[in-house]
Amino acid sequence: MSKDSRDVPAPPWRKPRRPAQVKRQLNQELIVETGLAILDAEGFDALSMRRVAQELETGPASLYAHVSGKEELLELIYDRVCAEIRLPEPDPSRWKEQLREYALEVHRVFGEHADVARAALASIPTGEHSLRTGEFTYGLLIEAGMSPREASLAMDRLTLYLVGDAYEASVHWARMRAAGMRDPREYFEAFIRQITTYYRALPRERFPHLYDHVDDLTADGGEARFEYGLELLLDGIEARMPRT
Amino acid sequence: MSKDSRDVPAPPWRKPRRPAQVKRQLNQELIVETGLAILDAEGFDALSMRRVAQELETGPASLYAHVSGKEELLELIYDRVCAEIRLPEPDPSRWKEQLREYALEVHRVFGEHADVARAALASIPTGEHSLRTGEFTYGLLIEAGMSPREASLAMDRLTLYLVGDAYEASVHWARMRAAGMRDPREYFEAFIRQITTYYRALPRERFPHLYDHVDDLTADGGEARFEYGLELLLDGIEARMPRT
DNA sequence: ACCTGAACACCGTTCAAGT
DNA sequence: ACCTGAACACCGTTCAAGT
Repeated sequence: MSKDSRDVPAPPWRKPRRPAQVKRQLNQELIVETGLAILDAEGFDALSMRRVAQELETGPASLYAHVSGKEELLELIYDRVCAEIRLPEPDPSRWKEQLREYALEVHRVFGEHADVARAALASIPTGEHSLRTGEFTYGLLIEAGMSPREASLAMDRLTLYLVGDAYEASVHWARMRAAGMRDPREYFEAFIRQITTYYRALPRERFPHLYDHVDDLTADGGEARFEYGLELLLDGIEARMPRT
Repeated sequence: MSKDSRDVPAPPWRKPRRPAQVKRQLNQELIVETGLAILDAEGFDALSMRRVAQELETGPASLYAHVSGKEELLELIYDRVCAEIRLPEPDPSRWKEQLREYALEVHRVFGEHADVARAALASIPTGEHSLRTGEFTYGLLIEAGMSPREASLAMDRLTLYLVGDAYEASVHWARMRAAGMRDPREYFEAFIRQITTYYRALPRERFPHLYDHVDDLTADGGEARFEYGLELLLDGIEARMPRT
């Protein structure tokens, strides 16, 4: 056989190629990154093993050398997203502000990867980056004076809230996509119109409060709802924090 | 043709049959009931249009005369479960106790239909019975003195909490089923052992609090977690209730 | 060790055809 | 109006075979 073509320099007019590997070199990180890209661009329902394989120009069976199955892929994607969560230097004397900042930061990151919450609730995450966020919140609560036992409960409920809210938001994103819309404001307005029409058609004698206050029911959007619930939780935790 | 065999009485030794209808008469209620039965017995992942059709001894296409698709079926099943939620006569002077009772009642009903929360979060329920629960909580908050605008937020977050918690529980049920276990206690113990082993294997210098308090992290089960979060929310709402 | 094609046992939904 | 069989375009995972 003649020498490998990689040994001769490419002529300068030839378009640069990726390193000459006929078959794509797969690895776990590449698979996770591809999965996340599909999740972000087309949503949870579009993410399938076959779709990931297609994107990597291979068959679905090839993925199973690097990932045990779809469930593990979802966990890995979730953890990959958790890596984007920025954490401040813990300062227990400011635990409440820091917990609020943390929650808003998680909210922001989950907002940029709308459907990742569905991956989170579909499994029980134990990856390195989600542990990092756990250590942060748990340490903050304990150093602020809460007992480890109670801090476990508080952390657990706060996490559930963050994921649950993000999940709900992702359902709306999916519906928007399904309706062929692109602008969230447009979708949101259409949604409010629908709800309003529906509630106004209700028998007033059976649902007086809902009927009378449709406008209040739809007045606040996702952001305000998120922040209201967050403050409910933070206040509740504060009331339970020793010697504040 | 001879007279239909239904006109001659069956001999007493023949096993009784269902009324002789060669083809099953389908209707929406029957489909919903069948779907719920599958959901309860085998979980969310087992619930498919084809499976429901099979149970009713027909083809999947037959369902589409009574139900627009899987999404509507899930909504109908969710609403059917909401019908089981018992509501007390509203007494705004006892709003906090009644809201707590309500939350525990929802928790109980969702516990009996473990996977229904997944049907709820997968759509936006607007059925008659879920409206009934909405009217109850909303009316209670308003009559207790909260502004309609803020009551909307409080109701929304409480509902999210109830559904989110139930969803999380259903993930554990699914994992238990997948592991071939039947006894929740057995599963719970195995799960705790797993978590404990995993956390103990962590580098202590990076995750000191998680490492040191594994036992506290796993000390409380689903019920205690649910109630702790519920009290956090109720206390937060109470703090915002005018002239308590 | 890693990758592959083919196969298995499933999905939700549509549609033309029947009654 | 309701029901049906067949088809379409998908799933996740396994397995024997290749390199």
